[in-house]
Amino acid sequence: MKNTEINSTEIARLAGVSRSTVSRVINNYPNVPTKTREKVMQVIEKYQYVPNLSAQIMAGKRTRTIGLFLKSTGLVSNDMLTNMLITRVIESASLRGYYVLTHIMRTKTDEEEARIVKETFQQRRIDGGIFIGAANHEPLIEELIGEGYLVGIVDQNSLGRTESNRIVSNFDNITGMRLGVDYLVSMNHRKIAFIKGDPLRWSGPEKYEGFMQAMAAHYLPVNGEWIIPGDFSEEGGYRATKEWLGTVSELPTAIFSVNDSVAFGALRALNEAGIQVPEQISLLGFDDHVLSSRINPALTTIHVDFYEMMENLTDAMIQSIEKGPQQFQKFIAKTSLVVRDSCRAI
Amino acid sequence: MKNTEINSTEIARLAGVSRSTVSRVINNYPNVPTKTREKVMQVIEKYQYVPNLSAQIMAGKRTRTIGLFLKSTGLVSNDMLTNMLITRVIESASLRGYYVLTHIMRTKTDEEEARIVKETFQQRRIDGGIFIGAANHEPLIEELIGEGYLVGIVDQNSLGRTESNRIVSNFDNITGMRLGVDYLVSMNHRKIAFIKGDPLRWSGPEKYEGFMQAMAAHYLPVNGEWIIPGDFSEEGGYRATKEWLGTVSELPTAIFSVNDSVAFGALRALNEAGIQVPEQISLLGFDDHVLSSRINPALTTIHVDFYEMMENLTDAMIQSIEKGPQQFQKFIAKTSLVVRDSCRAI
DNA sequence: CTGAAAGCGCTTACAG
DNA sequence: CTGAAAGCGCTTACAG
Repeated sequence: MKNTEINSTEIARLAGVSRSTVSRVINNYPNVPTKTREKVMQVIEKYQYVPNLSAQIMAGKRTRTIGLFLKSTGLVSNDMLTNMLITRVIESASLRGYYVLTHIMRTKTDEEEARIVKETFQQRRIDGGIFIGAANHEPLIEELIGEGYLVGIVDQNSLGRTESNRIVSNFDNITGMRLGVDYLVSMNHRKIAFIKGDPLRWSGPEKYEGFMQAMAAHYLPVNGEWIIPGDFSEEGGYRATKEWLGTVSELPTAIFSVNDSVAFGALRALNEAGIQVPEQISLLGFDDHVLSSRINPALTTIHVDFYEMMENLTDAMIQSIEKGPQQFQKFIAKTSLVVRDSCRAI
Repeated sequence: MKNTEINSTEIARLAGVSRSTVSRVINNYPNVPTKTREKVMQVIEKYQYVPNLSAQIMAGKRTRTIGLFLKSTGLVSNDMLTNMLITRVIESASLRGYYVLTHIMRTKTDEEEARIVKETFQQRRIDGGIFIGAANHEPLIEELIGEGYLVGIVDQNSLGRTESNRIVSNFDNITGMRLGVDYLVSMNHRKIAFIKGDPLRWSGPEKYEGFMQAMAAHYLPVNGEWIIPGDFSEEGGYRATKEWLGTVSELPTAIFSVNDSVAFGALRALNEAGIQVPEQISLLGFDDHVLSSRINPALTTIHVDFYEMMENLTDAMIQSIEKGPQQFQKFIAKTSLVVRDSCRAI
C-alpha cells in the first residue's frame, strides 16, 4: 500500500495555521471563527485529507468499531440463521457509521481463542464487542465485563448482573413456548413431546422451563418419555428423534421442537420411519428460520424477531460508546405464532 | 472502557531491560539471547501484556485486517447468498488470524459512500479491501487500485488490467452456460429462452455471451423474443417473466435463467400463469442457491463453487499483504451441472 | 547483544 | 481565538 498521504502538519502549513487549529476544525470545536474554519476546510477538501485513525486512537479518540465474536463448532457460512445475524449487526452498525470487526472463534483451543478475543479489546481495536452463540455466563465474557469492557450478549440470563457495561438482548422464550403450547392445545393435543436444546445456552433451559409452565397452565401431564434431549442443530434433531423413535413406547400426537433446525432434522427422522407430518403427528418449531416456509410441509413455528433483537443490541452498544456507560440494559425481542402446514387438529 | 493496560515501558522496567529489547522479543528478532528472551517473556506472560495495535501501526506495522465492502441496494441480511459470501470471507480470514472489517455501502449517496470507503483505506484501518457486488470496472475501485491500495474483487473483467495490487476472483460463466445449454440440448430442447442479468455486473454480459456461444456451437437459432432483460433478483425475475409472458408469441420449451434467484421469480410468474414446470416448460438456474434444492420442483442448476471462490480471494490477499505485492492474480471458480427436477426431456 | 533517541500523526490542556 | 509543547505506545536505525 502507498505511504504518502498528506498529514495534519502539511494541512496546517498550507492553510497558514497551526496543527492545533486543524485539529479543532476536524473535531468540530466551537471556538474556531467561521473564517478560519472555512480556510482550513478548503485545504482539507482540496487535498482530501483524512486523519490517521491510529494516531487519533493513540491520542484518545474512539475507534468507531464494534467487535463481533461468533462461537461456533461447525462451518459458520453454512448456517443461514447465523449468517443473517452477522449481517444484521453489520447493517445496523454501517447505518450509524460504525465498522464491525468480526472474528470467528473456531480455529484454536479455547484458551488461545480467549486470548485472541481479549487481545482485540486490549489492543483498543474496538470500542465494544458483541457475542453470538456463547454459553450462558461464559467465563471469558464475564471476565471482559469485570475488566470494564463494553460487552453485548445475545441469549443470556442476566439475573443479578447489572453492570452498566453489560448489554443483553434476548427473545421471549417463555411467551413463545406458551403460544406454541396454547396453539397445540387449541387443536386438541394433550400428548405433547418436547425436543430440548443445548443446556449450556440460556435459551435451552429457558424454553424447557417455558414448556413446563405452559403444560402446567393447561393441567397437562408431562410424560418423561416425551422429553427428548437435543442440541440446536438439524443433525442433532435428526439423531435424537431417530433414537427416540426406537425406544418410545407410545407416540405423542404432537412434537414441539426447541428450534426450527432441530425440527428439520426431526422431520427427516419421522419421514424415514414412515410417520407422516401432520397426518400422524404434528410438528411445531421455534425461530421461523428462512427455510421453514419452504420445506414440505411448511413448518408451523414461533417467529422470533431476530432483526429487532440485533438492531436493539447494536444500537444500545453505539449509544453506550458515544454517551459513556449508561445503565444496564436488557432487551427482549417479541415472539409470535406463525401457522403453516405442519400441525393439524385432532 | 478501562484505560489502565500495562505498556512496554513498564514491561521493560519489570524485566530489567530497555523497551528496545522488549520490542525485539515481541517481534521475534533473532538477535536476542535465549536467556534475555525468556526473562522478558515471563514478565509479558505474567502481566498478560499485549502491545497497543495503534502504536504498532503508527510505527509501521500491518493491521492484520481486511476490509470487506458490500454493494447492495436492498437489505443485505435478507440475501442468503450474500450472507454466505460475507461469512465465508470472515471465516477464511479468521483461520489465518486476520480480522475482517465489514462495511455495507447503502446508506448514503454514491459520492459519500465512496468517501467513506476511501477513508477506510487512507486511515490505514486495513491492509487491503475486498469488494462484493460492485459494478464491472467501478470507478471507486479503479481509483483505489490506481493509488496503490491492495484490492480484491469478485466478478470482474480484468482484460488488460494486471496491476500487482489487483486480485480478481471470478467463476467460470462460459463453461457454466455451455454445460447448461448442452444439457438442455441433450434433452432435445432447441427452443431455449434466456433471462439476462444486470448488464453492469460482469457476469451479466459474460453469461449472455456464454449463452450465445453455446447456442451457436449447437447451430441453434436464438430468437430475439426469447432473450428476456432482467437483473439478478427474484423480484426482477418475476416481473420480467410476467411481462414477457404477456407479449411473447410462441413459448420456448426451456428457459435458462441467469441465476437461481431470478429462476425463483420466473417460477412464480409461470405458476401464476398456469404454466407447469417442468411439464410444460423446463427451467434451468445458475448458482446453486441454498434454496434451490428445497423449492418445488427442486431446481436444476449450474453449481458455482462460491466457497472456493472466496477462499482463493481471501488467501491471495493475505499472501500479498504478508509477502508484499505479488504478480497480478486471477482465479476462476469451477462450475458444474446439478440435475434436479425442473427440466425434462421432450 | 542492547540502550538512547527519533519518529509515526494525532489531540488537548496550557499559556497567552 | 490560537500556537507551542507534551503525550499517546510502539519500532527501528544508530551507535556502542
